[in-house]
Amino acid sequence: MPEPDLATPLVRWYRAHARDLPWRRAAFHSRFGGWGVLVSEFMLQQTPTGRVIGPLDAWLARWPTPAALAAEAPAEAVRQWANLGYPRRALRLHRAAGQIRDRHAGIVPRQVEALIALDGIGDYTARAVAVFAYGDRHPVVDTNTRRVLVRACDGRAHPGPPSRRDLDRMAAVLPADDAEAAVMNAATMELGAVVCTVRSPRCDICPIAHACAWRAAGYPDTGDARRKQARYTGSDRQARGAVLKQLRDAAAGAVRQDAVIADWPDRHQRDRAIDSLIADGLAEASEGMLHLPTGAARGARVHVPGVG
DNA sequence: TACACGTGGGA
DNA sequence: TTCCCAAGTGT
Repeated sequence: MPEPDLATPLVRWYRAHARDLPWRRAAFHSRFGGWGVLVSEFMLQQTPTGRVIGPLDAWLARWPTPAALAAEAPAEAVRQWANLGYPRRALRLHRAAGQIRDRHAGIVPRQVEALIALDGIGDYTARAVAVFAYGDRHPVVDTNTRRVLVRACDGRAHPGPPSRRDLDRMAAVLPADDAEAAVMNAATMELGAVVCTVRSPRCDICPIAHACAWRAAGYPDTGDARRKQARYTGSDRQARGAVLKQLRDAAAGAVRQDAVIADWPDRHQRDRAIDSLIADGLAEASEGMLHLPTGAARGARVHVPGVG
C-alpha cells in the first residue's frame, strides 16, 4: 500500500506558518551564501534556535567569508563562540574554514561528499548545506524529521537510533521538483520542532494529523523516550566549561596555570578537565600559562600540575 | 553501538 | 529544586 502524500499538506503548511528565521531570508542567502548556511547549521547542532540568532549575526558580521575566519587564530573562534555550548564546534568550524580555503578556493562546496569530508560536518549538516544553500535535491534528516516520520508512518512515539533507512525513507516522500523537495525537508523539520514535539505534540494544528499512524493507534508509548542524559552538575563537562569560560573571559585568553579554576572542589577532576581540553585542542599550555589555542601547537600533550 | 561533549530555559 | 531537552559529530 502506498504511503499517504505527506508532502502536499506539509509544504502548504510550511508556506503559511514557517517561523521567520534569519537563515530563511533571501537577503541572508544573497549576502552570505553557503557560508551563512554552514555557520548557522554548525550553531544549530544541539543548540536551540532562539539562542543561535544573535551569535550567528555577530559571527557573520565579523567573518563574512570562510577565508576571513581561517585567517584568524582558533582562539578567536573559540572566544567568539561564547556560551553557545559544545565549543569544539567552534574549533571544527575554524578548521572547516581553512579546508574550504585550501581545497575549494574559499567557496563552500556543493557536493555532499565534499561537505562531509570537512571537519565537523556529518550526514545531516552536509545535506542541509547542499539543500538549503544550493537548492539540490537530497533527503535532509535530523531528529525532528525522524520523529515526524516514525509517528506518521510507523505509529510509534519515538524513533530508534539513526540509520541509513532514515535517509531512504525521507527520499521516498520527497517531491520530484528540487525546490519543492527543499521546502519539504524544511517543513518536516519545522513540524517536528514546533508541532510534533517530543512531549505535548500539538496534533490539533497538525497538517498531517489525518494521515498519522501514531494518532490513529491512540498515541502508544507516549511516555518513555530515550536514554537519560548524564547529570551535568559535578561532571567533567561542567569542569571543562568552567575552565574555558575563565579563558574566554581573561585578557589575551590566558590564565596562570595554577590559577585555573583554583577553587574547583575536585582537584583530580580539575586536572582532568585541563588535560582533556588540551588534548582536544581547545586549550594550550606554555610558560606557566594556560591559554586559548593559537594554532601553533601540534598535538603535544602537556601535563598541567594542580594547585599547590 | 554507545558514549562524551555545554549551556540555559522551561516544566 | 531537579530534570529534561535542543537543526549532531567523532570516536
